[in-house]
Amino acid sequence: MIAQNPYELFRQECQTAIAGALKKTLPDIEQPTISLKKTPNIDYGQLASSLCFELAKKLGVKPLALAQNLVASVDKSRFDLIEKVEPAGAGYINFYVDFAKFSALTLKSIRKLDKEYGFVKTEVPKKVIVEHTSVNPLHPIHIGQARNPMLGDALARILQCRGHSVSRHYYIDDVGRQSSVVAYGYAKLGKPKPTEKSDLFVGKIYTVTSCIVEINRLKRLREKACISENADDLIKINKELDEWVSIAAELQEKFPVLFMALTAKIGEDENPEEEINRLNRAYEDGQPAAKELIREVSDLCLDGFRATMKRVGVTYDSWDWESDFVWTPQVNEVMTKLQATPFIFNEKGVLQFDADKATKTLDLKGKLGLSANNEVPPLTLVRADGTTLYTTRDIAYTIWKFKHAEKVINVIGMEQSLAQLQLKLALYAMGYAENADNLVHFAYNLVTLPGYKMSSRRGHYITFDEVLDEAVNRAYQEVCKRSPMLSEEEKRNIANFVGLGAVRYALVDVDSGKPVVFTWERVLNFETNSAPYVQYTHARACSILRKAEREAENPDFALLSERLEKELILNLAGFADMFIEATEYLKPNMIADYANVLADKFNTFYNAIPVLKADSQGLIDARIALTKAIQVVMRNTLNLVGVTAPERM
RNA sequence: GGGCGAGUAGCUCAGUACGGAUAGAGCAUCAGCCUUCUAAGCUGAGGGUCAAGGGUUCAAAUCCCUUCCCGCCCGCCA
Repeated sequence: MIAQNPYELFRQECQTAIAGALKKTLPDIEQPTISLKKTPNIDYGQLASSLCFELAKKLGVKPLALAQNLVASVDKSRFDLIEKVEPAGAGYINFYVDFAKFSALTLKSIRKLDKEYGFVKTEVPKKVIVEHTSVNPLHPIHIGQARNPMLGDALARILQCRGHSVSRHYYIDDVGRQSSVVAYGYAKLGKPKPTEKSDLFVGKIYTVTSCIVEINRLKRLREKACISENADDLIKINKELDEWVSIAAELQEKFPVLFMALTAKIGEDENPEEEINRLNRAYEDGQPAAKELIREVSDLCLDGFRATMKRVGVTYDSWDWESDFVWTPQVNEVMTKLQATPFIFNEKGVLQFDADKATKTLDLKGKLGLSANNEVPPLTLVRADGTTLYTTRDIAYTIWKFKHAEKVINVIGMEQSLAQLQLKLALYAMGYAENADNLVHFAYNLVTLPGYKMSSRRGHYITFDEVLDEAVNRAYQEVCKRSPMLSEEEKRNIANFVGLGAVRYALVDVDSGKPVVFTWERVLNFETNSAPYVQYTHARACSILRKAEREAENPDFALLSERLEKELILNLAGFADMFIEATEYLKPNMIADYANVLADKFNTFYNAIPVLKADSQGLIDARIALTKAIQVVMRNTLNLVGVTAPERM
């Protein structure tokens, strides 16, 4: 017999056993739902029910007495995996698994299913779009943004293993002033060829251009304020100007040549800000010259992103340009449809979506879990000049996504929770209730640096590439220290997957709702509870299997009687439970936790119990089979979060 | 002011959706283990009023209410 989820088989037997016992001893009562939980401790058996506590109260008897009665009427012989059933504590019913059979079932299943073990397929496979990363193509991806692709990619991987058809989408936000700013600077420089990694190159142009233009704008404002003798405005403007001037000084020192060149070129324009606005409008209008220019800069930046993401094993199936939704009638269609609803109002000539009215009219508060006094603020849809806003365009994009998928998961920071809620409400308002139901905002908390405020505008950021480089460097130091005998090539190779793995793991390891404070010590941790720790453990298991020089030919699984061995079997058998839960509740951090626990248990086992020098051939083979199973499951787990499982390190 | 998210050991975090048996790890500190399958490892010690208070329950870190504290959002930005 082979099972994707051995624990589930045992659970079903226990459930049937209790149901039967209830029917026999208490034929008159309605069958309660029987929940079985994993026990806190192997001594309490492997599954336990606390149903006697609830039932005893209704029946007016003692829980323990009830448990004893139920246990007495279980006919064990009808079940395969149940070794014994016992009443325990104040009224628990504890089920003990027959380890000889359960170990055989679990280890044979893992051996047989190998790369597929534990990936229980969903009964309702769907087409799913996971939109993630979607960093604006203005500057390199920085560490504050890098948690997004790590989470998004892990989600895509687990959903795919669950049997969904997953498509990874990158939404390119190329509509908006910022893109015009960088394109303006790029054009002023005469569209130079990048002399370094292209996103880094674009990022410098963006920061410097934006700074020069901003100073120019503020100076004009100041003139106006002087003329109108508005003292309050003047103070404010001067303060802002001071700040930008200090940024300019920094940038001038960091990139003197670029700064000089851009200052000179931009100086030729009477009003750079107006030039940028003109470019922006031209782009939204789809004028060929503007299209060519902005797409060119954006593509340069995206090339850099692709290279960065490839390093960590993240790829995308679709690159969706926001501008495409503006150039085609899609955004206009959204506006037409929304205007036909009773939720649009006009304030000072600007169209707004009354999100709160929509929730009330369509009775959505309960459904969406909004508290009664949660008044959802209105959403402005278009500017006075008729151009659209980000969320309006996002509505069109979302509708498009649902033409290609039944479920859409947006991996977007929690600071955009309100906008994502308004977007969802707009879908309901437009009659796309089913789509709205299947739209998920996967919100995650920010990555921050202690004592360092990252700012794209100031050019203050640590790029993801820098973090990866540093991770690989530190890993290399570590490899040299620990394994000086290896060849240079091997050292480099190991350093690479260790460093990259450490970063990926560190960014998915923490619950997505909690903030991650970025420190090198945290991200480049090579000890317990890190990718390197799990990788090392995997390599250790591989090493045993190599030295064994044989398959587990005649294993006697009944001999796996050590407590640690049983715990390991239980962990392996419960892999599918964990996987299903992580996927259904979108909790990729559970995967990392599981890997760490399994590695922990194996290392304890490794130190305490010999595999190849065990007492009998039957036991040796059983332990080889156990080691093999651990290696397979650990590898499957690491792959779920995109971390390499090495055979040596 | 309103909304959302968080508060668990000195530090970083599991556990909370679905209430169950003595609240778990790692880091740091201290004491040990490499002629034995990879020491990126293992063993042991100390460290907790689960933010505070109240409530529901046979049972609360977990559910409900109140308060405190921190972060984010409430733009004709994205």
